[in-house]
Amino acid sequence: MNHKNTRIQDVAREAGVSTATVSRALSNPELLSEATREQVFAAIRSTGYRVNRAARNLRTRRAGAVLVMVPNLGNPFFSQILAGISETLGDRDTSVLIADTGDRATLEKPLVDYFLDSQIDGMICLDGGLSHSEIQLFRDNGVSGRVVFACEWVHGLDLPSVRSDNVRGARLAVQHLHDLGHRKIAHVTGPEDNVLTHARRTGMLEERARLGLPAREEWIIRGDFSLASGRLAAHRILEMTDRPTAVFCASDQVAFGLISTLTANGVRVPEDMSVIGFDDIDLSEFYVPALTTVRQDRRALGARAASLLLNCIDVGEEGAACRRDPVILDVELVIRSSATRVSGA
Amino acid sequence: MNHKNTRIQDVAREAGVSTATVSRALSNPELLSEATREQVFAAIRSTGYRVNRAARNLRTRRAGAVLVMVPNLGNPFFSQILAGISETLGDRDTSVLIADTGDRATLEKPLVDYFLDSQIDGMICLDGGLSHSEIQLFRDNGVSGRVVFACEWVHGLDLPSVRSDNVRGARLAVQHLHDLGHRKIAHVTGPEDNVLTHARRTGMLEERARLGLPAREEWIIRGDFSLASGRLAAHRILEMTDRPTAVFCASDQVAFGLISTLTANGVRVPEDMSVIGFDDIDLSEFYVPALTTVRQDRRALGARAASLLLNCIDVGEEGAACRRDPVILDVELVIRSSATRVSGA
DNA sequence: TCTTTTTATGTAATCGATTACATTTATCAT
DNA sequence: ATGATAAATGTAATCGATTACATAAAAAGA
Repeated sequence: MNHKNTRIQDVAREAGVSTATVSRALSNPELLSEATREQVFAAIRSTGYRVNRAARNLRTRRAGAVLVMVPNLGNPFFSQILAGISETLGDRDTSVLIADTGDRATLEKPLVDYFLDSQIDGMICLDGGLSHSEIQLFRDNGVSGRVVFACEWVHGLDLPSVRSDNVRGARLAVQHLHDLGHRKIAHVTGPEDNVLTHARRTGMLEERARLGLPAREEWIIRGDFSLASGRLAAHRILEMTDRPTAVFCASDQVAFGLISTLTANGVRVPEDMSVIGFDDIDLSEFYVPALTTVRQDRRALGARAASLLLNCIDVGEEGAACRRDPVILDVELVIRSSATRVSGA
Repeated sequence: MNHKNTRIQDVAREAGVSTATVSRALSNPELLSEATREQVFAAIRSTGYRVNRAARNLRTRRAGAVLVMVPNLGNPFFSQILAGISETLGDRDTSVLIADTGDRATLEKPLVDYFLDSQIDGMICLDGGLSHSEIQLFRDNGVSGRVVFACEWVHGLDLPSVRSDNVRGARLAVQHLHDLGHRKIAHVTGPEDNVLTHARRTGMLEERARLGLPAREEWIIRGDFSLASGRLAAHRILEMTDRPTAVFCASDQVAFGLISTLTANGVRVPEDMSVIGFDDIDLSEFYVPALTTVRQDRRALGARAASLLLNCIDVGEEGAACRRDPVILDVELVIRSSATRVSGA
């Protein structure tokens, strides 16, 4: 039995109704009488009919897919977010395309082309680093009403977004270090143009100020969320004459890079230096030492973003109805072993 | 300028040719005379025309997408493979759908439905754990000619695949440990029904035998590639009366779980116990200690799988032309710090 | 009983590109 | 010059589902 070529026509004939009726049975079953509805479903079953997506999409002017822009698929941070997204979108049988923005090879053509090529109905962007010209392109082509941001966002851009409470996360981290007796606290930031960098640094600086802790210019070390930047930060710290006793890192990956390099250079974590990360990726629990970090509810982040997007798509071009104020999810400090009571104090 | 509704008709009118000619300019430019071709392209540019994917797909009976089945997106091991895949498929403008097979929520409906719903042209499966009934479904529906496996494969299943030389990888690991003076070598396997588990264990056992090393039943510890199974393995080892001096793990994640737990229990790596992983994910270089491991060329793995699949799709249902013997890529031992010369020997 | 309204179903145009086949034009051998 | 062949382009059917509009049947109202 190969049902490859059953069309809606065949079902209609089998059920003794018109194609319109079959179509309605699928999309608006409540319009049909009990009897015909049953007949149609029986015919669908007996013929093994499946709707042809391309035909439906052509007629309805939908793509049945959304694109998710991920800054770096290799960062396990994103997987759970994607899971949340697929779960929500799967219910509405919309498929999920994934593009890695870090991987320039896959990103030759402007993003807006995906829309123009009617390949996608909308986009979830996990990358706040879109260029201004890119955003202007969205505007010009009237597709900005079908874009939502998750995790990251673009400063000053009035589009729907879902994010964690990054400022509070940073405050929790600093507070915790303070509670452990640390006074000289450093921070490894994300890349300078990133909104998360800004939020986390702000939270860190504010809390440090609030607690009346000392501030040194060199204790704020520029990074970029990567393992490698953690390593660089470690070298910077090793060279300092007035070393901090604790470091709050803008991501878990940075923390790993940092700890790994500190350890290799004889600075033990947490005995000689406490470290806190941000994200709580799966591995953090299994690092040596287990990483104290700020947890984001990644699955929820993805799910919310997806339903927000579906909303925007449904309300259509008008878009005004689409909520624009950011949804902010709470974070949680997960205490493990990489930060401990300050030694020799 | 909103080009939303330019159809091929509009271009044709603008260029003073028929729609057929425009279509040919896109798909078979060499059929047209230099002059008309230029005219058409000019018209395309001036109207901002973009082909409507749904219409093309409907007519050509293609989906323009392939599905990649990933056992666990959270495992950073897969990201580079995906990069390789997208790069290759992007050139043929085919989009990439990703399904996480570990995430049952997204996988309610049988895989074969993706084909039957004409949502995909083919599938790259990174998960060798497909059920027999699933595979039979592929057969029954004539879609098995458009499935290729990468990394993993299904034992006894005659479908194209790309994989690393797992047996050799395991041998290299054991050899290296032997070279470092280790004699009592343990192995943490993957899940029992997995083909990689089998290949790596086989390589390990064969090499251990070849080198005339002692074998104890309990030194082969069952795992499942996960961080958690590494932790379990560590507990098993800690309880042993006759402890191995080195452990070869079936994945880097297992190695991390193992090292983390050993360390937490006072067994230092590599001083008291050497550990080798498999995969060489990004993090391995930054673990503490930096992980000695077997590297797979993940990007190449993905790229080869993708081009193999395109091949299968192009030759069509006949499929016989499609190469069925596995492509096997070489692996490489990356020596870092987690395995060292045996102590007290 | 005869309108009027409601509910259920059918008819046929439509979405936009591709391509088999037909036709025209150019090239070439004789 | 002429018929044969090749190259370039056009005509129109087609892919398969959706839906505006039309119609028929049933229910409600007078």
